Amino acid sequence: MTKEDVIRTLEDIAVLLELSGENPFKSRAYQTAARNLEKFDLDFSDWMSQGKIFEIDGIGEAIGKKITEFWETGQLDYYDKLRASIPPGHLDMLKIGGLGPKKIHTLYQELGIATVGELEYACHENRLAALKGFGKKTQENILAGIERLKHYQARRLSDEAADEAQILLEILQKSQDVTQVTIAGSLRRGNETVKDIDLLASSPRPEDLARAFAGQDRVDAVSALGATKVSVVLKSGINCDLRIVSAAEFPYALHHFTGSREHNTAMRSRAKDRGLKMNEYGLFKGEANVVCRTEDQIFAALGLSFIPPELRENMGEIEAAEKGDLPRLVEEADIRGLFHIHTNASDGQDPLERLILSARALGMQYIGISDHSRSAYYAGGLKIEAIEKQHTLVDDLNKKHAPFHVFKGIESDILPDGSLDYDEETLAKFDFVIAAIHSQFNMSAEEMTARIVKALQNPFTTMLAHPTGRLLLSREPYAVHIMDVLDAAARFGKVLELNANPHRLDLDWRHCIIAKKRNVKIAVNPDAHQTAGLSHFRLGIKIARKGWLEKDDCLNCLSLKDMKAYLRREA
DNA sequence: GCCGTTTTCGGCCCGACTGTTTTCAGTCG
Repeated sequence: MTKEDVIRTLEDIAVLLELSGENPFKSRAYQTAARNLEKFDLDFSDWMSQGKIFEIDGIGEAIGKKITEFWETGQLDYYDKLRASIPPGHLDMLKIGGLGPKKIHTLYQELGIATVGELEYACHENRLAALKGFGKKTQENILAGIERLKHYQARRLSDEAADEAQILLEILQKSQDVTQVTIAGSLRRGNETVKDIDLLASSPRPEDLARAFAGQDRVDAVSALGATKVSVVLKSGINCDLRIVSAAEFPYALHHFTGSREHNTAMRSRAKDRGLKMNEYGLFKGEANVVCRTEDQIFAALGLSFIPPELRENMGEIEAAEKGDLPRLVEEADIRGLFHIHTNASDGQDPLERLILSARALGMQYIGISDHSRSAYYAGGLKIEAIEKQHTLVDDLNKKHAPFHVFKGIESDILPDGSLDYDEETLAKFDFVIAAIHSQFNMSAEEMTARIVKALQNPFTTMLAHPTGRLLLSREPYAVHIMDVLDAAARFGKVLELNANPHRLDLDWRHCIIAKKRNVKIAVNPDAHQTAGLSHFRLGIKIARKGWLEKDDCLNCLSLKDMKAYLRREA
């Protein structure tokens, strides 16, 4: 039982409550409790054993008791009964656009519909059109929604959506009807995956712009078309919203449509506390608008310093902005070198020298190469002779390309027993060692945690690769007590990787926040397998910023001179 | 279901769009 198990259960309950037709604020209370637990970074089991669960914000008597029962017995009667009372298919039905808890409830009451399949059948039988509050159009939309669900169920990786968003942005920038346009929403906040693309434009002719946007080539279907909002499905399958406001409204709308919803809710509460009302069109004192020309001025009007978009998740950024305690977030330009790079000696595509030239072109002072270790047969892991050969090559190229420097490293498998993949004599030849889990994912959380902690304790380990092993949208993280891993990294002075591959983005930014509080250094690593992969570090920087990291928190912001000293200290 | 020096009850963020309605409920972000 971990804190994450509790959070998941609370979130489940919140969704089930929505479906059950309960008071919506009850559902929100569970969501709030889950969110506050997410933010909670002290030893959770400690607090549970001391009965201090009720001291956490948003957790009152009812939820506190439920958490205690769940924690102590691994079961929660209320949850089980609630789950049993809701057809499991209703959870899937919630994913159909235009269908929410109320309509699902009605469909169940009136037609006994419990699954998406039954719903689809009922639509074809024309049975929805006759229901009160429904109609022919609703039925058609639900059918279309089911089709979309089948085709485009998955969220998108942010880099994929970002490419598409950039194209749309450039198209809009050329339009005569556009004065200002920008990317908003979760893309602007730098989230790891996104549900849709949010664009915001100001225009003197909103109707013309809306129609033109809905009619362009890249659009597959239009799901809403008004004077301030156009929703479309792009041919790439990504949903996209364009919001259109006046030039004066633009800063307020930019803040509003950047979100997150949780951040906005907290901001509006704050405005309300100060006798103001906040929406996408302005900040109002009574009828009068408090004029703001930039987002900066909106924050200032609420007594806050500017909050970078990446931090807007209601994870403490508003409190920090009030006290002037916001971090100075790391920037791309702060990065001096890149670790975790594969060459063609194992499963990379490019020879070392080409990687050196590319890294130099990116403005780097050094790279750290790390091919796979010998146990990774599938990836051409290096035998001991291959390591010697590679080190000779590195020495030669370091002379040729000085002062640019290549550090000799290895991505060593962490074997099931927690040991590294070579003997000490071999490990001692590297400047750094990245320890990584690549096998035996199915251990219990306790075993996996012990395995990783042992690897971190190893004096030859410099950093831990992709700490949870997740693949976004396709593979769940392996079971591991991440807090214990963070504690071990802190205790042994080891670095955690923020793997910047768009499919990984692991360490998760939520855990970066906690790592920072533990003084654990993070390496933003591209995990590049070809020269093009080097630039993935930029995506990693967005996630690092989302995780509140500053220049000093990121290992690879060290200059070459400092990095040499750091790695000598390690050895 | 949570919360509180305005409150222990009555709030809980706010507005656009759609489709169903003759003034509004549901959904979404």
